[in-house]
Amino acid sequence: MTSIHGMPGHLIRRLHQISTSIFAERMAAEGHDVTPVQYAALATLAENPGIDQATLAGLIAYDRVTIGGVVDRLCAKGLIARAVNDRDRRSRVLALTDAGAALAERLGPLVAELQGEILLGLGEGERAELLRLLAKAAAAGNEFSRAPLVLPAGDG
Amino acid sequence: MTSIHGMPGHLIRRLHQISTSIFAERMAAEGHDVTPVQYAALATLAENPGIDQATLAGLIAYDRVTIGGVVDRLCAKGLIARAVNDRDRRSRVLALTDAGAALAERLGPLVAELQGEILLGLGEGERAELLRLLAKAAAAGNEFSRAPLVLPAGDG
DNA sequence: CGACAAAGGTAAGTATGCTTACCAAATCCG
DNA sequence: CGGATTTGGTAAGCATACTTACCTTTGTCG
Repeated sequence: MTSIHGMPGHLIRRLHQISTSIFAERMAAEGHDVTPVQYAALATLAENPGIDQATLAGLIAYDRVTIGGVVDRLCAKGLIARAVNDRDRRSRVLALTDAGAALAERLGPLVAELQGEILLGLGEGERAELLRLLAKAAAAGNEFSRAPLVLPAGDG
Repeated sequence: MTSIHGMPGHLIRRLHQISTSIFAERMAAEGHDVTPVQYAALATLAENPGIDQATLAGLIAYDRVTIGGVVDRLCAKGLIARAVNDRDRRSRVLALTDAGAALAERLGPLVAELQGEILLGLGEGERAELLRLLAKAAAAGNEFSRAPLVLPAGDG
């Protein structure tokens, strides 16, 4: 295991690279200009309208700063609206615009379908087992991440 | 599977995030300022001195442009040397400096050890199975990546 | 009430990781 | 030999994905 190519970190990075490549290619093929994190934000806002940026960051496991930039770009595209929270003037309440909601709905099936292409090399059972192990490892390592997944109280 | 949290792409990204966080933290704890791709480049050059940037990119599965920036920074740190290839004046021959070789040797055991922390949540058998599945999926998806792994002729 | 700590957001900076576009050099092939 | 193509590298630009630092607002507690 001296070589890089057998190390978990390297293999995970490569699969991540393949995953994002497939995502980008399929999106472009369908004429959409949406990145993985942008879709994650749209889908999360569709299910949780009215949350603020910090909550969104926790729900999709990104840090606050990164999500700020993502939200900037989604606002610029007219897909989400950002407004100061009246009850806590520090925070910004987010919600999908009509265009954002329509796009999220159209992208849903496409994203779900494209997920299958990421693991094309595996058999049905292998795919399920990999998903189980990924979920277990990600859950166990969550606290080691600089941007851990944070579910709202009473949601876990 | 409507939710993002069960999708392969999302789980892979999260594990990648955990992996890089652990790498950065351990490196910082030991007083080193080296990123994962920088270590990959150092280790690859230790085993393949004299290759050019495109070959290095292929060996660690990055695109040419990204590796150009990584090489820039490693040169600036005095860890690798870059020289025009006399037999092909387009290419730049890379090699570790003494400092680079010493650092690569010191980092080797540290990186190997830190890999184990990425999958702490899994049992011994699960870890091996995950590695097998990751390698299989990465190999199968290699051609879908924008920066596929490319081994030198006669090396594969 | 008032100092203090905690939390939401942004600013500036760095490193990946890609895109397209371009230049220079090597190779291919008629 | 000579034009066309390919290849190695860089330039400019964009989007993550983080760091530290800072400002504002909120909550806490004496």
